[in-house]
Amino acid sequence: MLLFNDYKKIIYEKIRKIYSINENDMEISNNYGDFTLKIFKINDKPEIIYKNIKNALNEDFIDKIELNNNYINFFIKSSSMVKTVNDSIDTFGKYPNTFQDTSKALIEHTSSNPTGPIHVGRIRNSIIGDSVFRIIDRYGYRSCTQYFVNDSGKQVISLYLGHMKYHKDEDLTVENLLEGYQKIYKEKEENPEINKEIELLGEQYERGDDELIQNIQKTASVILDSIKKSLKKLDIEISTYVWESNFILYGDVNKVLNELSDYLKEDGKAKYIEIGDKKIFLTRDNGTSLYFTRDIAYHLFKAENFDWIIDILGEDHKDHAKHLDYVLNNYLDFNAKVNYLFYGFVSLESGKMSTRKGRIVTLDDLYDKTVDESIKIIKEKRPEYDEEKIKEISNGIALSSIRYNIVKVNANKPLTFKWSEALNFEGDSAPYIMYSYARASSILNKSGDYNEISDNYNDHEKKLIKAMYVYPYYLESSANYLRPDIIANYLLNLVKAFNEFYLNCPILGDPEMKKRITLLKIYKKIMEDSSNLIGIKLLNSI
RNA sequence: GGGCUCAUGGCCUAGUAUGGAUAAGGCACCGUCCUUCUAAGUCGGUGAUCGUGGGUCCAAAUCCCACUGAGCCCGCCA
Repeated sequence: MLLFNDYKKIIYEKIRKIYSINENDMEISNNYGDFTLKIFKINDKPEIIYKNIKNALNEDFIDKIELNNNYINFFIKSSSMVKTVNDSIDTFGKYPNTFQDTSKALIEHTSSNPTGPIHVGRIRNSIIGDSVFRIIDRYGYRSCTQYFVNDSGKQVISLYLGHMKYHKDEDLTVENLLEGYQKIYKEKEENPEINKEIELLGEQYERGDDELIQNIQKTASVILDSIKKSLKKLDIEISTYVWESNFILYGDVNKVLNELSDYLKEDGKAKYIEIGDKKIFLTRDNGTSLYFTRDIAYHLFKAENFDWIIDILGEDHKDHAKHLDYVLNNYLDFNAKVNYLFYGFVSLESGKMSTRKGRIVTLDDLYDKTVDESIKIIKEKRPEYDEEKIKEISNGIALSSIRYNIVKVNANKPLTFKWSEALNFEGDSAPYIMYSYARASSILNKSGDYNEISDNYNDHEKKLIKAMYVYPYYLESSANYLRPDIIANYLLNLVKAFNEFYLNCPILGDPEMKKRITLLKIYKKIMEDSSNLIGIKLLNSI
C-alpha cells in the first residue's frame, strides 16, 4: 500500500458526501487542470453541481476549480505538490512511502528449459517477470522470484543422451551440449528407436536412480549457468531455483495423484483428468509423470510459503494455465491467489523464431551488438571519454535499451523484433531517459545544495512538478494490473516534462536557481525510483 | 474445424479494464534552435473515416454481434 498525500482521494471523498460518484468518475487530467470529475451522470444542472462542490471544498491545497461543459477541473497548488513529494523524500528517503504488506508474493519467470541459450523471444519473459517483481516489491509486498528448472522431461533427457552419444568423453561445454542436442533431434526423425531410449531413461529417472539424476542435473546445470550469466547482463538475478525432479523424488507428485484419485480416469495404464471435453493426462502408460502433474505439485509447494503467486508465461501456456488453475481450485486444497501473466510471442522480421532452423537472435548476440552500436555513438559524440567510461556507459545503455524496448510494449501484444529499433537511441528510448538524468546530474554537480519551495512556479515548472507528484498513481496501477509498461510510459512522460523545463528554465546563476535546484533533486530521486522498477540504469553522465 | 489473443497516420506504440472534452507519443520526411547548465535534446509542419459491416447509447478507438486478416493452443511434449 502506498502512503502519500493523495489530493485526488481527499477531493473524491469530500464530493462523495454530497453526490454519488464512483472512483472512475475522477481521473488525472492532462490538458484540463490536475484532476477532473465527469458529471454526466449526476442528475443536476452543471452550474449547481459546480457551486455545491466548490462550497464543499475549502482545502488550502486547491488552487482553483473550474466548470467546463460536463467536467469539473481541479487545479492543485504546485507548492503543495512539491511539499508533499519533498517531505516524503526528506522523511522516508522515498516518494511515495509504503506500508509493508504482510503477505508474501512469488513471481515465477523465465523457467525456460535448460536446453539452449536464452533468445529474444524468451527474454520477454525474464524482462517482464523481473520488472513485475521490482514493482510488486516496491509496492510493499515481500517478494521474491523463482525459476522452475525442468530437469525431468524428455527435452533434458535428450540433452543428456545427446552428450552421451556424441561427446561422451569431451568436456561438458555449452557448445558440445547444444551440438549433441540438435544431433539427437535430427536422428530421432530417422531412427524412432531413440524415443524408446529416452523413454527408458525417463522411467529410470522417475524410479530415483541417483547416478542418472545427478548426471542429468549436471548437464542441465551447464546450460542453466550460461542462462544465468546471460540474464545477469540485464541485471536480472533470480532469487531461487526449484528443480522439477524434487517433486518426483520427494513424493509430491504421487501425493497429487492420490489426492486427485477420485477424479482420475484411465486410458490403458495412463491416467487423465477430464476438464470440459478435454483429456488432460497426468501419467503416461509407463507410469512416469507429465509436466502438468509436476506443475500442480509445484504450485502446491509455492502456496505453502506464499500468499500471492504470479506466473509469467508465454501465450502458448494459456490452456495449460487454465487447466492448472481449474484443478488447483476445484479438486485440491489450495488457498493462494494466483495470477497468470501471459505475453505474446516475439517474431523476427524474417518470420517466426525457430531454434531448430537456426532462426533465433540470442540475448548474447543482441547485447553485444547493442554495446557495439553504443560504443560507436559515444566515440563520435564524446571523444573526450576514456575507455573505462565508454565501457560503463555502453553497458548501461545496452542493458537499459534492451529492457526498455521490450517492457514498454503491453505484454499481450505480439512483438516483432527489429534491429533498426533495438539500436535506435533517439526518441522513445532508454538513452532518451538516461540522457535527461545525466543533464540533471550535471547541473547539480556544478551547483550548491538548496531546499526552497516557492509559491510561484511558471508553467514549465508546474508541468514538471505535477509529473513528479503523480508517480504513485502509476506505480499503483502498474502493481494492480501487473503492467510494467505503465511505468515505462510514465517515465517517458516524466522525462518529457523535464526536458521542457530544462530548455526553458535557466538554473545556474539564475535568480530562481534555488527553487529549481530543489526540483532537480526531487526529479533525480523519482527518476531513480521509477527507472529501477523496469531496470533502466541511470548514470550521472552519458 | 473448435478455443484464446491481436488489428490505431508510411512504420512502431499509448489510449480499450472503468464509454465522455480537439485520438497522444516515437521513427521516417520537411523546416527551427548550440556566445546559457550534455543537440542521444528542443520547437513547428505534413500525415488517422481507430481492420470491415451492423448494433446498444445523449455519447463508441473503448461495450455487443458478424466478418476479414495475423499469432497461439487443441500431444501419454514442456
